[in-house]
This record gives sequence, structure tokens and C-alpha cells, in this order.
Amino acid sequence: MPELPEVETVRQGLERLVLGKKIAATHHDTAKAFPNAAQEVQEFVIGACITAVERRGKALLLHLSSDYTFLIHLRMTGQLVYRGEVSYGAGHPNDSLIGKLPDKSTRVEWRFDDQTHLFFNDQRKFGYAKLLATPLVTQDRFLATLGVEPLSSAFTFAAFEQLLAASPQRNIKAFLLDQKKIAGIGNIYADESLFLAGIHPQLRIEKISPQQRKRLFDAIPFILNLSLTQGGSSSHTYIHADGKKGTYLSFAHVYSRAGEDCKNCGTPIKRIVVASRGTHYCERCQPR
DNA sequence: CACTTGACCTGTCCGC
DNA sequence: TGCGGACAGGTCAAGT
Repeated sequence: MPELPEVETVRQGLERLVLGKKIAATHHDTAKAFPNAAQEVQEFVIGACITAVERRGKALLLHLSSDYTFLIHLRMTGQLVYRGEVSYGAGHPNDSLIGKLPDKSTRVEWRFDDQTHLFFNDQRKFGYAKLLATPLVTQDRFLATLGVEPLSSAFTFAAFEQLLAASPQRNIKAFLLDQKKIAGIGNIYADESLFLAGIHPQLRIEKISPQQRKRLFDAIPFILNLSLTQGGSSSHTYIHADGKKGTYLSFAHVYSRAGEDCKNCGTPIKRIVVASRGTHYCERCQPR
């Protein structure tokens, strides 16, 4: 569920909380979550400092002073949570923080030399944190094929139209979810941007009018930025780097609102399956 | 080759 | 209350 705004919010939190910290130890539970050899970790991680925190699509990059980089993907339920020495008691204003760490969902733990910790928690074990030599990061199979960043200056209407023109037969929702076209849109923001653009999620791209294309092009950065200003969307598994929750879903237009009234016209929001994903839309505002 | 589908996991919620 | 089944979405390998 972490999509671009959630991952970017985590990135900003990590930049504030762990930039410059020196790694004293690491611990991990499964080879899948952290596939590197112990020898490699000992040599390039222990004693190294975090020099930069970058985001590409939904992936995070923790650059180290050793010229190695952790490529971290949260996938569905991954969380990166920093804990200092402070412990919050019940009833404290920060009681929205998830509980004591590490817990049974902890996959990786980084301990810094000031005795604070960064935890990578992942209930469903889809995510990973892998160590790569920094010059090889851009060659990673996932990163190398990622599409345009929708909040960058490279995402122009001309570029968007060119991408659409290359997939005339595809339905628009599957296109939006394809990270090789545009990087960072997931199920929530695909549904929300299609609602704002008034486009049916199953509409084939060749059937989308020039006006609708422009509305969709405008809606994508609009909705991503709106969510970003709210600190990302919230579900029971998404959490900030400091352990607090986001708020966006509380005012989603269609996502997760099946059966509820459309905020535009009052028609009940429908839920269908498109590209194997739950898909929410208003059949009146988003005609086929 | 472009695209679609099922698998990967585990916790939660709903109906019986 | 317990239990089975649907559901949650990001990406990749396998299939069309």
C-alpha cells in the first residue's frame, strides 16, 4: 500500500532522523528480506554512515559512506520506523505509535552507534532491503526499467501523451499501475486520479479524448501532491518513519468507498476488479 | 513483443 | 465462539 506519497513521506522522515548516523550493527531474519552475505555486510555496512536518502518510484535508497547502498522496497506492508531511546507510555500523545520494537514482523534492524535503531517491519514479507555497490544501483532490474517520475519536470503533457499513444489497446487503469510507464502510482492514486479526470477505469486508452487526457495528466500530480501534504494515505499498515500515521484516506473520493455516495453526484460508488485489483469508481461521473 | 494473470504472504473482517 | 473464505495491494515469473 505504500505508494509514491507514502514512500516520499518516509524518505523525508528518514532524512530528518537517520542522515549522518553511523551503523554499529545489523540484524535480519530471512534471506529473502535481506539477501546479502554476512561477510559483505560486515565489510561495507558496519562502521559506515548514511550519507543520503533517495526515492525512485516506490523504492528507497539509503546511500552509505562505503559507496554501498541499501535498496529498500516496502511492497505492501513494509514499514521503516526509527526509534530513539524514548519510550512512550499508554495515553501519551504519541500513542498512535506502533508498539514495542522489534516484534514478530521485524525483518531487518539497524543499530546506530548512538544506540538508536531503524526497524524494517513487514507483516507479509513481500518487501526487501538489499545491499548493492552504489555504482550498480541504476542497473538493478527493478530500477533500470522504472518509468518517469510523475512529480518531476520530466513528466510533461507531451511525454504523457507519448506513453499513452504507445498502448492504445490497454485499459487505462492497468496502464497507470504499470511502473515501467509512470513510477509511483499504485491502486489508491490510480482510482483517485481517474475519478478526478472523469475516466472509467476500464476505458481503452485509444477511446480517451484529448480533454480527458489533459485532465488525467493534471490529476496525477495534483492528487499525489495533495496526499503528500497530508503525510501520505493511512491504512492499518502504513506508518511514518517516526511511527505516526498518515491521514489521506479519510477524504478519498472513491478508494475504499464502495457503496457510499459519490461526493460529486451522490451515486453509490461501485467496486469492480480491473487488472486483478479492487477498483472503485462512480459510474455517473466516470462513464464508459 | 505487449500485455494479463497468478503467486508470493499474513492478518483482518464478515457471514454462518 | 469458531471457522472458512474473501480481501488487502506491489511486483515478478509464467502464460496468452
